[in-house]
Amino acid sequence: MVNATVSVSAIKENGINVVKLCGVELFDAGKVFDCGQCFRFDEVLDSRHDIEFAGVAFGKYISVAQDGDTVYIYNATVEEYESVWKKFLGLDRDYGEINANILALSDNPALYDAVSRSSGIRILYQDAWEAICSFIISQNNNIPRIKKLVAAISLECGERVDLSGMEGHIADAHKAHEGNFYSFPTPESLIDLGIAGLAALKTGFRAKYIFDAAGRVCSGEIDLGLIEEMSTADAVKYLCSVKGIGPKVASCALLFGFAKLDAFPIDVWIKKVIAKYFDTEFEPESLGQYAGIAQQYLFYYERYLQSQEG
DNA sequence: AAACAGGCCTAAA
DNA sequence: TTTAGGCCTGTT
Repeated sequence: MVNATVSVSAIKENGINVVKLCGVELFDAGKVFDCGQCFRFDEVLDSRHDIEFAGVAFGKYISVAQDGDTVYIYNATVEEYESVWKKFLGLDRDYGEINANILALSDNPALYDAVSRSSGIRILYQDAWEAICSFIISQNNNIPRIKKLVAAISLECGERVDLSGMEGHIADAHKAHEGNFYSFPTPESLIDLGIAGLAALKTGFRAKYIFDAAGRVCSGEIDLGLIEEMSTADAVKYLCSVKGIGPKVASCALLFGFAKLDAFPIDVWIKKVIAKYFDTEFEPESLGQYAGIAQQYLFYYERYLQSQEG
Protein backbone atom coordinates (compact mmCIF):
# COMPACT_ATOMS: atom_id res chain seq x y z
CA MET A 1 0.00 0.00 0.00
CA VAL A 2 1.26 3.45 -0.85
CA ASN A 3 0.02 6.93 -0.13
CA ALA A 4 -2.59 8.11 -2.55
CA THR A 5 -1.99 11.60 -3.85
CA VAL A 6 -3.11 14.29 -1.46
CA SER A 7 -4.45 17.43 -3.09
CA VAL A 8 -3.73 20.68 -1.29
CA SER A 9 -5.80 23.80 -1.74
CA ALA A 10 -6.27 27.13 0.00
CA ILE A 11 -9.71 28.34 0.96
CA LYS A 12 -11.04 31.22 3.01
CA GLU A 13 -13.57 30.85 5.76
CA ASN A 14 -14.84 33.84 7.72
CA GLY A 15 -11.78 35.76 6.71
CA ILE A 16 -9.18 33.26 7.89
CA ASN A 17 -6.89 31.09 5.83
CA VAL A 18 -7.69 27.41 5.69
CA VAL A 19 -5.70 24.66 4.05
CA LYS A 20 -7.87 21.88 2.68
CA LEU A 21 -6.33 18.47 2.09
CA CYS A 22 -8.23 15.88 0.09
CA GLY A 23 -7.44 12.19 -0.15
CA VAL A 24 -5.60 11.86 3.16
CA GLU A 25 -5.25 8.25 4.23
CA LEU A 26 -4.11 6.69 7.48
CA PHE A 27 -4.73 9.88 9.41
CA ASP A 28 -7.14 10.05 12.33
CA ALA A 29 -7.16 13.42 14.06
CA GLY A 30 -8.81 11.99 17.16
CA LYS A 31 -6.04 9.45 17.65
CA VAL A 32 -3.26 11.83 16.71
CA PHE A 33 -4.19 14.37 19.35
CA ASP A 34 -5.56 12.06 21.98
CA CYS A 35 -2.90 9.37 22.12
CA GLY A 36 -0.89 11.35 24.66
CA GLN A 37 1.99 12.59 22.53
CA CYS A 38 1.18 16.28 22.89
CA PHE A 39 -0.26 18.35 25.68
CA ARG A 40 -1.53 21.49 23.99
CA PHE A 41 -4.35 20.27 21.76
CA ASP A 42 -7.93 19.60 22.75
CA GLU A 43 -11.18 18.86 21.02
CA VAL A 44 -13.45 21.54 19.61
CA LEU A 45 -16.77 20.11 20.71
CA ASP A 46 -19.09 22.34 18.70
CA SER A 47 -17.25 21.76 15.44
CA ARG A 48 -19.19 21.54 12.22
CA HIS A 49 -16.79 18.80 11.15
CA ASP A 50 -16.79 15.18 12.25
CA ILE A 51 -13.92 15.94 14.57
CA GLU A 52 -11.70 18.90 15.29
CA PHE A 53 -8.75 19.59 17.56
CA ALA A 54 -7.17 22.96 18.27
CA GLY A 55 -4.13 24.24 20.08
CA VAL A 56 -0.90 26.19 19.97
CA ALA A 57 2.11 24.88 18.11
CA PHE A 58 5.13 26.83 16.89
CA GLY A 59 3.58 29.99 18.27
CA LYS A 60 0.30 29.78 16.36
CA TYR A 61 -3.18 28.74 17.36
CA ILE A 62 -4.35 26.32 14.68
CA SER A 63 -7.17 23.89 14.40
CA VAL A 64 -7.18 20.58 12.58
CA ALA A 65 -10.56 19.29 11.45
CA GLN A 66 -11.45 16.13 9.61
CA ASP A 67 -14.32 14.67 7.58
CA GLY A 68 -13.32 11.24 6.34
CA ASP A 69 -10.26 11.60 4.13
CA THR A 70 -10.56 15.39 4.01
CA VAL A 71 -8.51 17.38 6.49
CA TYR A 72 -8.75 21.11 7.19
CA ILE A 73 -6.08 23.20 8.87
CA TYR A 74 -7.53 26.47 10.13
CA ASN A 75 -5.40 29.58 10.44
CA ALA A 76 -2.74 28.33 8.05
CA THR A 77 -1.59 29.11 4.52
CA VAL A 78 -0.43 26.56 1.97
CA GLU A 79 3.06 27.98 2.37
CA GLU A 80 2.94 27.36 6.11
CA TYR A 81 1.54 23.92 5.48
CA GLU A 82 4.43 22.99 3.24
CA SER A 83 7.07 24.41 5.58
CA VAL A 84 5.66 23.54 9.00
CA TRP A 85 2.31 21.80 9.38
CA LYS A 86 2.90 19.00 6.91
CA LYS A 87 5.86 17.80 8.96
CA PHE A 88 4.16 18.64 12.25
CA LEU A 89 1.21 16.39 11.41
CA GLY A 90 3.37 13.60 10.03
CA LEU A 91 1.82 14.03 6.60
CA ASP A 92 5.23 13.94 4.95
CA ARG A 93 5.49 10.21 5.70
CA ASP A 94 4.01 7.20 3.99
CA TYR A 95 2.36 5.35 6.86
CA GLY A 96 1.27 2.53 4.58
CA GLU A 97 4.90 1.77 3.95
CA ILE A 98 5.81 2.32 7.59
CA ASN A 99 3.16 -0.13 8.80
CA ALA A 100 4.29 -2.70 6.25
CA ASN A 101 7.88 -2.22 7.39
CA ILE A 102 6.95 -2.82 11.04
CA LEU A 103 4.84 -5.88 10.33
CA ALA A 104 7.49 -7.40 8.09
CA LEU A 105 9.88 -7.47 11.03
CA SER A 106 7.67 -9.33 13.46
CA ASP A 107 4.94 -11.94 13.33
CA ASN A 108 3.71 -11.06 16.79
CA PRO A 109 -0.10 -11.22 16.69
CA ALA A 110 -0.47 -8.49 19.32
CA LEU A 111 1.62 -6.17 17.19
CA TYR A 112 -0.57 -6.96 14.20
CA ASP A 113 -3.69 -6.17 16.24
CA ALA A 114 -2.09 -3.00 17.57
CA VAL A 115 -1.26 -1.73 14.08
CA SER A 116 -4.84 -2.38 12.94
CA ARG A 117 -6.44 -0.88 16.02
CA SER A 118 -4.19 2.17 16.01
CA SER A 119 -4.53 2.89 12.32
CA GLY A 120 -4.52 6.64 11.77
CA ILE A 121 -2.09 7.58 14.50
CA ARG A 122 0.71 9.79 13.26
CA ILE A 123 3.77 10.82 15.21
CA LEU A 124 3.74 14.59 15.51
CA TYR A 125 6.94 16.51 14.83
CA GLN A 126 6.76 19.02 17.65
CA ASP A 127 9.12 21.78 18.64
CA ALA A 128 12.20 20.14 20.14
CA TRP A 129 12.52 22.33 23.22
CA GLU A 130 8.81 22.10 23.94
CA ALA A 131 8.99 18.31 23.72
CA ILE A 132 11.96 18.12 26.07
CA CYS A 133 10.38 20.40 28.62
CA SER A 134 6.90 18.85 28.37
CA PHE A 135 8.18 15.35 28.96
CA ILE A 136 10.27 16.46 31.92
CA ILE A 137 7.00 17.74 33.34
CA SER A 138 5.26 14.48 32.47
CA GLN A 139 7.24 12.36 34.89
CA ASN A 140 5.30 10.89 37.78
CA ASN A 141 2.32 12.92 36.63
CA ASN A 142 -0.98 12.46 34.82
CA ILE A 143 -2.07 13.96 31.52
CA PRO A 144 -4.66 16.47 32.78
CA ARG A 145 -2.14 17.90 35.20
CA ILE A 146 0.65 17.90 32.62
CA LYS A 147 -1.61 19.98 30.38
CA LYS A 148 -2.39 22.32 33.23
CA LEU A 149 1.28 22.82 34.07
CA VAL A 150 2.26 23.43 30.46
CA ALA A 151 -0.52 26.02 30.19
CA ALA A 152 0.62 27.62 33.44
CA ILE A 153 4.26 28.10 32.40
CA SER A 154 3.09 29.33 28.99
CA LEU A 155 0.86 31.93 30.61
CA GLU A 156 3.73 33.03 32.80
CA CYS A 157 6.50 33.13 30.20
CA GLY A 158 4.99 32.70 26.74
CA GLU A 159 3.39 35.18 24.38
CA ARG A 160 -0.28 35.64 23.66
CA VAL A 161 -1.21 34.14 20.30
CA ASP A 162 -3.44 35.79 17.72
CA LEU A 163 -6.97 34.38 17.86
CA SER A 164 -8.58 36.72 15.37
CA GLY A 165 -10.90 34.86 13.07
CA MET A 166 -10.66 31.70 15.13
CA GLU A 167 -13.94 32.17 16.98
CA GLY A 168 -15.74 28.87 16.59
CA HIS A 169 -12.45 26.97 16.40
CA ILE A 170 -11.41 27.17 20.03
CA ALA A 171 -11.05 23.91 21.92
CA ASP A 172 -13.61 23.79 24.70
CA ALA A 173 -11.14 22.69 27.35
CA HIS A 174 -8.98 25.69 26.52
CA LYS A 175 -11.56 28.21 27.64
CA ALA A 176 -10.89 27.27 31.24
CA HIS A 177 -7.22 28.26 31.22
CA GLU A 178 -5.89 31.44 29.68
CA GLY A 179 -2.47 29.81 29.35
CA ASN A 180 -3.80 27.70 26.50
CA PHE A 181 -3.62 30.82 24.34
CA TYR A 182 0.04 31.47 24.97
CA SER A 183 3.06 30.16 23.08
CA PHE A 184 5.38 27.68 24.75
CA PRO A 185 8.09 29.59 26.63
CA THR A 186 11.64 29.87 25.42
CA PRO A 187 14.42 28.42 27.62
CA GLU A 188 15.61 31.98 28.25
CA SER A 189 12.29 33.08 29.70
CA LEU A 190 12.15 30.04 31.96
CA ILE A 191 15.61 30.78 33.29
CA ASP A 192 14.46 34.29 34.11
CA LEU A 193 11.52 32.86 36.00
CA GLY A 194 13.91 30.84 38.15
CA ILE A 195 13.48 27.67 40.18
CA ALA A 196 11.36 29.42 42.77
CA GLY A 197 9.12 30.89 40.08
CA LEU A 198 8.71 27.51 38.44
CA ALA A 199 7.93 25.89 41.76
CA ALA A 200 5.34 28.57 42.45
CA LEU A 201 3.50 27.30 39.37
CA LYS A 202 3.13 23.92 41.13
CA THR A 203 5.68 22.09 39.05
CA GLY A 204 6.95 20.61 42.30
CA PHE A 205 10.23 18.73 42.29
CA ARG A 206 10.36 19.18 38.50
CA ALA A 207 11.15 22.89 38.86
CA LYS A 208 14.88 22.31 39.25
CA TYR A 209 14.84 19.87 36.32
CA ILE A 210 13.17 22.37 33.97
CA PHE A 211 15.62 25.01 35.13
CA ASP A 212 18.61 22.75 34.54
CA ALA A 213 17.40 21.81 31.05
CA ALA A 214 16.72 25.43 30.13
CA GLY A 215 20.16 26.47 31.37
CA ARG A 216 21.98 23.81 29.38
CA VAL A 217 20.05 24.52 26.19
CA CYS A 218 20.54 28.25 26.61
CA SER A 219 24.26 28.01 27.22
CA GLY A 220 24.71 25.69 24.29
CA GLU A 221 25.98 22.91 26.54
CA ILE A 222 23.09 20.97 25.09
CA ASP A 223 23.01 21.81 21.39
CA LEU A 224 19.66 20.77 19.96
CA GLY A 225 21.02 21.18 16.46
CA LEU A 226 23.61 18.48 17.05
CA ILE A 227 20.98 15.93 17.98
CA GLU A 228 19.64 15.75 14.44
CA GLU A 229 22.93 14.23 13.33
CA MET A 230 23.28 11.83 16.23
CA SER A 231 22.17 8.23 16.41
CA THR A 232 19.17 7.73 18.63
CA ALA A 233 21.20 5.81 21.21
CA ASP A 234 23.78 8.60 21.38
CA ALA A 235 21.05 11.22 21.58
CA VAL A 236 19.44 9.43 24.53
CA LYS A 237 22.75 9.49 26.40
CA TYR A 238 23.26 13.13 25.46
CA LEU A 239 19.88 14.22 26.80
CA CYS A 240 20.26 12.12 29.94
CA SER A 241 23.07 14.44 31.01
CA VAL A 242 20.32 16.84 32.04
CA LYS A 243 19.20 16.40 35.62
CA GLY A 244 15.66 15.09 35.53
CA ILE A 245 15.89 13.50 32.10
CA GLY A 246 16.10 9.73 32.13
CA PRO A 247 15.76 7.18 29.33
CA LYS A 248 11.98 7.43 29.08
CA VAL A 249 11.79 11.21 28.95
CA ALA A 250 14.72 11.37 26.53
CA SER A 251 13.11 8.83 24.22
CA CYS A 252 9.80 10.68 24.22
CA ALA A 253 11.51 13.96 23.40
CA LEU A 254 13.44 12.33 20.56
CA LEU A 255 10.41 10.58 19.13
CA PHE A 256 8.02 13.52 19.29
CA GLY A 257 10.37 16.47 19.02
CA PHE A 258 13.22 15.27 16.79
CA ALA A 259 11.55 12.78 14.45
CA LYS A 260 13.78 9.99 15.74
CA LEU A 261 11.26 7.36 14.77
CA ASP A 262 13.28 4.49 16.21
CA ALA A 263 13.27 5.99 19.72
CA PHE A 264 11.37 3.58 21.93
CA PRO A 265 10.12 5.05 25.23
CA ILE A 266 9.53 2.40 27.85
CA ASP A 267 6.97 3.47 30.43
CA VAL A 268 4.73 1.47 32.74
CA TRP A 269 2.32 0.66 29.92
CA ILE A 270 5.00 -0.55 27.53
CA LYS A 271 6.58 -2.62 30.28
CA LYS A 272 3.21 -4.26 30.64
CA VAL A 273 2.94 -4.77 26.88
CA ILE A 274 6.37 -6.37 26.68
CA ALA A 275 5.66 -8.71 29.59
CA LYS A 276 2.28 -9.63 28.15
CA TYR A 277 3.01 -10.17 24.46
CA PHE A 278 6.75 -10.52 23.93
CA ASP A 279 9.43 -12.85 25.21
CA THR A 280 11.97 -11.78 27.77
CA GLU A 281 14.75 -11.25 25.24
CA PHE A 282 12.70 -8.67 23.30
CA GLU A 283 14.76 -5.79 21.98
CA PRO A 284 13.13 -2.61 20.63
CA GLU A 285 15.71 -2.58 17.84
CA SER A 286 14.10 -5.71 16.45
CA LEU A 287 11.19 -3.54 15.29
CA GLY A 288 13.45 -1.56 13.01
CA GLN A 289 13.73 2.08 12.00
CA TYR A 290 10.09 2.74 12.94
CA ALA A 291 10.19 1.04 16.33
CA GLY A 292 8.95 4.22 17.99
CA ILE A 293 5.84 4.25 15.86
CA ALA A 294 5.28 0.61 16.75
CA GLN A 295 5.68 1.62 20.40
CA GLN A 296 2.98 4.24 19.99
CA TYR A 297 0.67 1.67 18.37
CA LEU A 298 1.24 -0.78 21.20
CA PHE A 299 0.76 1.94 23.81
CA TYR A 300 -2.51 3.06 22.25
CA TYR A 301 -3.66 -0.53 21.81
CA GLU A 302 -3.05 -1.52 25.41
CA ARG A 303 -4.80 1.56 26.73
CA TYR A 304 -7.68 0.86 24.39
CA LEU A 305 -8.00 -2.68 25.76
CA GLN A 306 -7.91 -1.32 29.28
CA SER A 307 -10.67 1.17 28.50
CA GLN A 308 -12.84 -1.66 27.19
CA GLU A 309 -12.65 -3.59 30.45
CA GLY A 310 -15.54 -3.54 32.88
C1' DA B 1 -7.20 7.41 53.67
C1' DA B 2 -3.90 5.42 50.93
C1' DA B 3 -2.52 4.86 46.50
C1' DC B 4 -1.46 6.30 42.19
C1' DA B 5 -0.14 9.25 38.09
C1' DG B 6 3.22 7.78 30.82
C1' DG B 7 10.10 8.57 36.14
C1' DC B 8 14.16 10.02 38.07
C1' DC B 9 17.53 10.76 41.72
C1' DT B 10 20.04 9.10 45.49
C1' DA B 11 21.74 5.97 48.67
C1' DA B 12 22.85 1.39 49.74
C1' DA B 13 23.59 -3.48 48.77
C1' DT C 1 24.92 -3.15 38.43
C1' DT C 2 20.71 -3.57 40.43
C1' DT C 3 17.17 -2.31 43.96
C1' DA C 4 14.29 0.38 47.40
C1' DG C 5 12.46 4.88 49.01
C1' DG C 6 11.16 9.40 48.38
C1' DC C 7 9.39 13.06 45.77
C1' DC C 8 5.48 18.08 44.53
C1' DT C 9 0.81 18.06 43.70
C1' DG C 10 -3.89 16.60 42.73
C1' DT C 11 -7.36 13.19 42.26
C1' DT C 12 -9.89 9.04 43.41
